Amino acid sequence: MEERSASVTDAIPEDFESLRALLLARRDTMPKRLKQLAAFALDHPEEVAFGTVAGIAEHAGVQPSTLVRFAKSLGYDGFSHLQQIFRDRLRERFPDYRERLRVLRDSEGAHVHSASLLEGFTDAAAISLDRMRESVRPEEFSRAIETLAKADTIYLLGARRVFPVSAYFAYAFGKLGVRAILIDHIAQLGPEQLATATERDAVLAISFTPYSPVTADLAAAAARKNIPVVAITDSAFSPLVTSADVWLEVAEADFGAFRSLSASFALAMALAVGTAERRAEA
Amino acid sequence: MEERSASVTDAIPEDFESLRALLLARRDTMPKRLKQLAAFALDHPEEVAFGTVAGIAEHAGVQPSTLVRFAKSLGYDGFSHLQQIFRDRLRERFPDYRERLRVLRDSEGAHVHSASLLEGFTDAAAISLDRMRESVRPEEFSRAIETLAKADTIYLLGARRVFPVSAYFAYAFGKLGVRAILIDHIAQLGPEQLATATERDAVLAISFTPYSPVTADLAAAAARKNIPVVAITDSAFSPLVTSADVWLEVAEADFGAFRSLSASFALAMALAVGTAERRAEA
DNA sequence: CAAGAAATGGAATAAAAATTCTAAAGATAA
DNA sequence: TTATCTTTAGAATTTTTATTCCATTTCTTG
Repeated sequence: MEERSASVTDAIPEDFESLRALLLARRDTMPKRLKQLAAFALDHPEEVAFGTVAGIAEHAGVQPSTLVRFAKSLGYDGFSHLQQIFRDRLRERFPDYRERLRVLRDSEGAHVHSASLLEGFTDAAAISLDRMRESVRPEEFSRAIETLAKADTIYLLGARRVFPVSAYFAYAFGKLGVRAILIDHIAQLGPEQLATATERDAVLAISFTPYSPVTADLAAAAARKNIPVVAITDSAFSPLVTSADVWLEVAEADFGAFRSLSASFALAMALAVGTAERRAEA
Repeated sequence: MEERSASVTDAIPEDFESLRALLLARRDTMPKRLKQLAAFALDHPEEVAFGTVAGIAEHAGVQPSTLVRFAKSLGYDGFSHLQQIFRDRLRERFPDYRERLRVLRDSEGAHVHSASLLEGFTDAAAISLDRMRESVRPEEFSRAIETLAKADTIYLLGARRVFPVSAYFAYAFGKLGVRAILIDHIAQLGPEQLATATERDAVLAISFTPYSPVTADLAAAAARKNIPVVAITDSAFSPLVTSADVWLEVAEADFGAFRSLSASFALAMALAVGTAERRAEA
């Protein structure tokens, strides 16, 4: 029942690179079938990530049980544990972030230390930024700027959780000399605040799950009046998408019950500056 | 036993992009739970690729059987078949990731500029986060939480550029059941909004260069009335520091004329959650 | 608003997969 | 060579996971 090859002091590799190093180091001391598996695993990491014990065993020319022995000889609980390393590698560009978040979350049962709270939210923000690098296409982004630059006045729509983003747009556009009106729903006057908008203006609507109905409703109303709508939202299934002429996808990462807003703000700044510059050109 | 939604002539999507297109096309005709799953799947493709039926179902907030129905409604044999599409995508995506970035950079004229704008602000945000990891000391952070947790009501002070941050605090504290009042200076009533604060409350003041005088003034007034002040600011020379019982340093990076707010938001979330948890303990 | 159809939740079941166990083969060293 | 220890193959078992089924709820539509 004891693990033979992994001494107690050796840490079990938790990422692909360490695992690779360990396998190479042990190359000469491994028994035949295990060496054969090590070679196969490094040669076909995807297969190990996705395959089943039986399938991999067949391809590698060994018995299924050999995979389990292999994993255990490296210190893992079983094959499934080892497979996790191979999956993490494929999973995301920054697998360690995910892992760190998971660890932080798991410790939640006990009292989360305040430092790890901060760390968690910081990590979530960093992840959001990385994701946005992929999810926002330059063409869409340019079209959004184009639309906003043509507008006479930009109406800013964003309630509840994303209200800070539209409030920031109001600040930034103001500083940049772009006429913008923040729909703040004061005294529930949202619809009236938007009533003066015409086809020559534009609406910049922001909403993430759970979508605040008022934002979706006002955006839809604007669209019916042929006012161009630019949307910032988190999924193609957002109710904003049907109303929008251009929409940008920002999927913020969360930590605990709260979602980051970092990517949204970075996007907001870029949009605001881009719009102002585009206007200056014309 | 017949497949309902997929007509015989429709080919079953065999790659991720076609699947995505199909889901988007069906968006409006899908029943609630299936739509929910479609959104989840496009949002968390890696999770679908690697997860188990039970695990994904839980994360997506549906029953396991719904995943199977979902897959069948698209024409697949079962969930496993659908999952294969998600797995294939990961296999392919991994190698050409660098390539995609390069293409993104080389894309034509106008887009290059706007893309680099976005990149610039994204980078600034990431830098801010990294800096904050070092600049905020866990002890100070804990003291800030301690101070806020003891308060009866938390008064939120932040004008102009950082108003979004205090607005977010108002949202977060509200959701967490912590009594907080947002000083929004409506009709210039800032001083009056703060007038009801007593020693048993606390002020959470936020200000970065160029320091908005009103924030510094109100914070100083609060300090004179012995109201505990927690400050978030960017330097030891900030006028807030003299009024503050605890202060946290956040130096945001800038790009062009605009400064990131990412670190401030991450800090805000951590502070809010930490405060709520600390209260729950007591 | 009532009848029928579609969609859903949840437990029951079937299928697939991982793991364990044991006998046998293969090494190693006296 | 033989005794002993390690490694292996393959079947048996356990565990995990996907799928099916049906009672209940929720939408449609006449």
